[in-house]
Formats: sequence, structure tokens, C-alpha cells
Amino acid sequence: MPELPEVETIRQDLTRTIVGHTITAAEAYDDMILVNTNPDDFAQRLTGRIINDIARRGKVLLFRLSEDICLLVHLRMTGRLYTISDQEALPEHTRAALSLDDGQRLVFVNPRRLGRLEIGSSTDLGSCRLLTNLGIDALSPEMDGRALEELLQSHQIAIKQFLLNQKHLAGIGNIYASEILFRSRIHPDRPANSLMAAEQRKLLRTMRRVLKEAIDYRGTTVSDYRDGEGKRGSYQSQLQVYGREGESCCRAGCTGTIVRVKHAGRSTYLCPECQRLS
DNA sequence: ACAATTACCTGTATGC
DNA sequence: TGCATACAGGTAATTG
Repeated sequence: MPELPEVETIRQDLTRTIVGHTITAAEAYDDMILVNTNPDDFAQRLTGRIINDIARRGKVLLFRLSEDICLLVHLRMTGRLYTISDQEALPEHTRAALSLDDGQRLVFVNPRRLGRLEIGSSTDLGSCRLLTNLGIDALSPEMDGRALEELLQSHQIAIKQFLLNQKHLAGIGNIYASEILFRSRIHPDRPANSLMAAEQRKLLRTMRRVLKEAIDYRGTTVSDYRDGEGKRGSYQSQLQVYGREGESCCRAGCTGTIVRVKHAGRSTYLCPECQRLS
């Protein structure tokens, strides 16, 4: 569920609330969500560690702990990561929980069990499974016009699917792919390597603007997403095409109607008037 | 190497 | 109400 803006919002929230604290207990209740570890090892390696800082790469959160331990978290479709009080009952579908020295508890809630927690070494992040095949972060300064052009020119796959592939650039998911292409006025079926230089520049500018705006709005809550305190985001109010099939295009002077199509089984929303194939 | 398809899970909404 | 089906913001594995 969460894409770059949602994961970044959680990172900012948790940086404020849990960095500097010590983990006093760590429990995992579901083997399936663990990568390169098991419940006993999970408890043993995390207990007593101090949370030094929280980083993000694409949709992956990295909790850098004392002793060079790094806890990596990918929320996939329905994962939530937020703090509660250790006086509260664990929420339904809690798959793991970290108790902290100040009475907070960080819970990983994941109904569909597609999310993943991995324990790695801060000095050897390259060997972490959650980071393999991850391209440059979409908001990194390294993802500039030259880097994007380089990536686009070697692929003729539809631009929608190109944007969703995390090995090209990391962080964009199904909601923001539709929003970014609509605001760039690029048809989602356009081959990646067919974009003109002006379109490439527009795509890059729009991508940065939309992702940053969504972070300012604390992410998009269509259904499951919650921030680091368990609260909803608000960027859903700003969505211009996603989930708006049958509604009128919002662009001034356009009389088009938003349609929904499929790419690799996933919904794509667009305005056929604003986003032409030819 | 690239692209397309399938599989992994479970909760919710929809239609009959 | 019960049941079948479709769908969901993600990625990995498999196949061509």
C-alpha cells in the first residue's frame, strides 16, 4: 500500500518519536514475514539495541541500531508501522512488536502478510534481500535529467510499467504512477524510450513535485495506510485521476472523462483527452 | 536482457 | 444469508 510519500511520512514520525530509545523487548509472531531471521533470533538480536536513526530507500525503511545492526522493513500492500502505548492491547494482525524503554511499543500490523522484516548489518547493506534490485530513489538528487534519460532510452516497455519497476527508480507505486503521468500529460501506454526530451523533463519535474506535495499532505489514505502514529494521510483529497473513473477531467477547458484501464492486471487512471498516444 | 505471467496472502465489496 | 468473484496501494519467481 504505501509508496514513497507514505513511507517517508512514517520515517519522519518515527524519527521524532523513537530515535534515541532502547529496545527492551522484540517479538515476531509470524515466521512468514521474516527474512534471514526467525522469532528467537529476532528477539535476541534486537533486544538491548539503541535506535540511532531511521533512513529510507524507495519504499524500504532502515532502522540503524547500535552494534551495527540494521532492521529493514517493507510494508508491501497492507503493512502499517506505528507506535502505541505498552498499556494498550496489540492491534489485530500484529505480526511483530518492539517495546521501548519509555513505554512506547512499535507495532508492525499486516493483515495480508505480504510485508517483510529483515535483520542485516549496517556495514553490509548490499547483502540485504530487501535492497536487491533497488534503483535510485525517485527523490534522490542523483535521479536527475541525465540519469532518467539513460534509464528511459534502454526500455520500450509502457511508461506506466516502467515507473512501477523499482529496479529503474525506487519509490513510485500504482497511485502516484497514474497521478504523475496525468499531470505530465503523458499517455501511460507510451513506450519509455519514445518520450521526447521535453516530456522527459516534464516527467521528472512532475514526479518530484507530486511526491513532495504528497509528503506535505502526510501521504494518501485510500484504505489501509496509516502514519507513524496510526493516523490517516490527507493527499487523497488532491488526487486528480486515481479512483475517479467516470468523473470529469479537472483540467481547465478539458471536457474529457477519466477512464480506468489495466496494465499487467493493475488499474491505471487517465484522461484520454489530456494524455494522447500519438 | 527484457517483458509478460503467475504466485504469494487475506480482507472487503459486489453480484447472483 | 450464502456463495462465488473481483479487487486491493507490492514484489519475486517463472517462463518465453
